Amino acid sequence: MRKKPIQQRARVLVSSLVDAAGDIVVEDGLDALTTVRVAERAGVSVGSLYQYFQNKDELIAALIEQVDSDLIATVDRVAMDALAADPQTFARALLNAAFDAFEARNGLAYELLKHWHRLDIGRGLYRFEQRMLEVLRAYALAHIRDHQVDPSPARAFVVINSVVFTLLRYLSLDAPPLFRRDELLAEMAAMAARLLVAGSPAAQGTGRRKVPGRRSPGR
Amino acid sequence: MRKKPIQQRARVLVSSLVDAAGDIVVEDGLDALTTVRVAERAGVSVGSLYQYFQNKDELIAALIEQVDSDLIATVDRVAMDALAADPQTFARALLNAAFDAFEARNGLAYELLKHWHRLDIGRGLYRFEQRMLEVLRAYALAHIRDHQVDPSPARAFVVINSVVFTLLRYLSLDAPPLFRRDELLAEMAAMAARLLVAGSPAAQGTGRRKVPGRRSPGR
Amino acid sequence: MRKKPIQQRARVLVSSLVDAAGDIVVEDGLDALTTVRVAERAGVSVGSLYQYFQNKDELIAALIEQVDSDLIATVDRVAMDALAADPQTFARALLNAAFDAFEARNGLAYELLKHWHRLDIGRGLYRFEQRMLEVLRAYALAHIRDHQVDPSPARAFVVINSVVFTLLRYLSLDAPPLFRRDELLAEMAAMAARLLVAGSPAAQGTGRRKVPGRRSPGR
Amino acid sequence: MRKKPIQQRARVLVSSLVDAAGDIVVEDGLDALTTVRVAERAGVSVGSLYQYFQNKDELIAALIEQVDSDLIATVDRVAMDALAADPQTFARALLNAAFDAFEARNGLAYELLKHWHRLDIGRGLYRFEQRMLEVLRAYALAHIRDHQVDPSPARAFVVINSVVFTLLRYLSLDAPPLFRRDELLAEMAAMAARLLVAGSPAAQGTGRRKVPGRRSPGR
DNA sequence: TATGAATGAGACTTCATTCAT
DNA sequence: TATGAATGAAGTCTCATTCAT
Repeated sequence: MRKKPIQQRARVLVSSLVDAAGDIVVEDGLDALTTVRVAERAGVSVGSLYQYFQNKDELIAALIEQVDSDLIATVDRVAMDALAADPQTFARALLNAAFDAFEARNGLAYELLKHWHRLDIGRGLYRFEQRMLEVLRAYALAHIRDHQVDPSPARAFVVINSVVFTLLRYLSLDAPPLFRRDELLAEMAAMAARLLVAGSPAAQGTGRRKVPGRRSPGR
Repeated sequence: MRKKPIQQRARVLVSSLVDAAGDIVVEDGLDALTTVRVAERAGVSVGSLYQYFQNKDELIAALIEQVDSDLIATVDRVAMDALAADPQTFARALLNAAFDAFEARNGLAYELLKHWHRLDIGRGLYRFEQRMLEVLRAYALAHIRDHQVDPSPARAFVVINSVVFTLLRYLSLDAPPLFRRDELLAEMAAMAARLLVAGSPAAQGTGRRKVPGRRSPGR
Repeated sequence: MRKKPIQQRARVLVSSLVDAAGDIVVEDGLDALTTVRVAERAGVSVGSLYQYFQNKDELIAALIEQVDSDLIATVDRVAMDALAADPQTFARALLNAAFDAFEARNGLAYELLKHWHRLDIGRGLYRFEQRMLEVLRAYALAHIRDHQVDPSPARAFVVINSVVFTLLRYLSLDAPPLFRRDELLAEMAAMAARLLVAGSPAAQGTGRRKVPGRRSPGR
Repeated sequence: MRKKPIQQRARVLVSSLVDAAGDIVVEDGLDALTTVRVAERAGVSVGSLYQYFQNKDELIAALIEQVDSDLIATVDRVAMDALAADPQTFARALLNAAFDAFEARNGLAYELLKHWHRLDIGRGLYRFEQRMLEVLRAYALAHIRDHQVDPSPARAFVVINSVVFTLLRYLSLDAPPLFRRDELLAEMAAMAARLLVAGSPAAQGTGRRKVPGRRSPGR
């Protein structure tokens, strides 16, 4: 950032620019986000935009940051409340919250997350992932006696990304799918809960390997 | 007598255009794909490109189609081989194949799949998903006695998207993560296998495990 | 023309190319006339088109020539029949014929005439005008005793262009005008007849110049 | 205090763009009008052109509008002055003015009017025609006692289009015709005056003149 | 002769960014 | 500091014409 917006007015300005950007993204998608349009909507000139953001990417980064913080805050709040619950309930609560958060502000988070592969957005997603990881760790810590909860990095990665992207993909569906949102959430909660509870992949599985399949060389 | 070689030539040209497009996508990403550049790389003029593709989107569609077919073919082949294996093994085989397929041709499929939300690419992804669904169904059918394998639409959706996008996300990581590819695959295979085997989320979940969890009435 | 189409086949080819061009003009307008499309429609290759026409303009010229000939033939025929009639009737007959001719072949002549300002089309129009002039002369000659018919070049120019373009403009109207085709023709016939019959502009006029207007310095 | 000069500047720029467009049209015709060329000639970049005009058509529309207004203003002024004159004089004055207006600015109006069939230009022509109609009506109203002046829609249509297009056609002539501009104007004025004065075509025509014409029952 | 794939200049339009005021 | 007009590179697509086969 070119300069820290110390002054009140500057902060207000930055905020309204980011808000304007969010509105535009929600209305017409990220591709419709032009600097001039953002400035216009925020009621300032493009020049002013560049006073506070080095370039367009930085503006987007700020928007991501905002959305990300909302997401994280939501997750934090819900996780805190559900920390004592059993894994299934916990997962369910988190999922519900995530779903709602993605749809909040007319789907702003959703619209942005679709573009996670753009570098600056990716970083935002990364922060969210990290937070989720911490939350899972916290849950594990709280339940260390009840279950052998121990989300390995790999497992956490799987759970988090599976959930996030499946949600994303669900929201992107044009035609309504053959199942309700409830069902989807239930499935995902079950999946998440199982992963949280189960031991390492080697030790578990389905237990029944009657079918003599080619062993994949994996660990 | 004359048509043959002409069609032959056309096919070669179309092919080299699509290949050129693929190369560019791999090298500099989908955004760097310009019609002129594709033509140049294919060693022809833009005009020729438009002789075979109505517009840029159609070219991309052709590329998607190609990649998609490869993906599907790979999955088909592997699934056929592993159909008799137990769920865990089956999942593992499929995942390995998918992973490899995503990384094939320098990550072309990966680079394209990142843009799944663009309409034309989305359709490609959709075809792949449908195929995966069929494969899962086929597996279920083959194992109907061994397990209560019955992937509901919701569950299939979850499994497939979880796997695909988690893989995608993994491939997008800048810094190497704290786990190895093997671990990731193992986790995902475990997840997939469990989902294939388990009953409906309501009937199963944490309940089957005799771990005395504190039942909180949920949030 | 590159070479005189002496051979039968060549003549047929040229003809079908010109016909194809006409069809396209009628269907989608002169702007949609591309050489490739003409060749395709005529069932030959572009190369062949260029065997018989040096360039696109020459093809258009040939089309104009064809249409022009039709126009002239029609006018000739009708004029011959009406040569003995009184001016009003004569004019009426000619006008009706012209109107029909413009609309013939789905308005091909109309569509082309709209573009009279393009050099090669202009020339076509010129030929038609010349012919009309001859027809008027012939009429004058046949009626030299009855009326002081003497279409001066200027007058002929006025009559012919007035009629042609007014017809053209009428055909181009989107919304139906406030009058019927009949009325229009009647007005035009009256106008034409009067011009044919009247003396020189100086000698006639309305005869009543009670209003002391500023005299324009004209003539 | 700041808006004024800015708007001023904008107006100047818009004006120079339109002027540049006019110059180009006059020099090389409407087909040579490219956005880049207009911008260059106006001494700005293409981007600036698009700051003031949504697209090329809008620029052309502005040009038409300008030319059209000039045309209308000229006609208005002249008509006002000649309103009291007899029809012949009135027509003559109007025609002279129209002729001059078409030739003004190196024939800009002429060059544009040639393309009347293009939608956006057609609208311009329509406005001019409407104005001419109003002028004729006004003349009729002022002379209602002297003559049975009453231009029916059909007749007005004929007069106006005859005059406009004949003028246009005259201006398009490559080779000098066999008559002088004066003669042409005289003929047209006579024609126009007669149409304004005469009764309905049925009631008049050749019948009023005592020339013993052979009455043929028409074709 | 006939074919038709290939050419490539050139048209329109967009938008992140700058800089004189 | 704020303004917003100006920039201009770059992207997509068209089509008359050529020329190797």
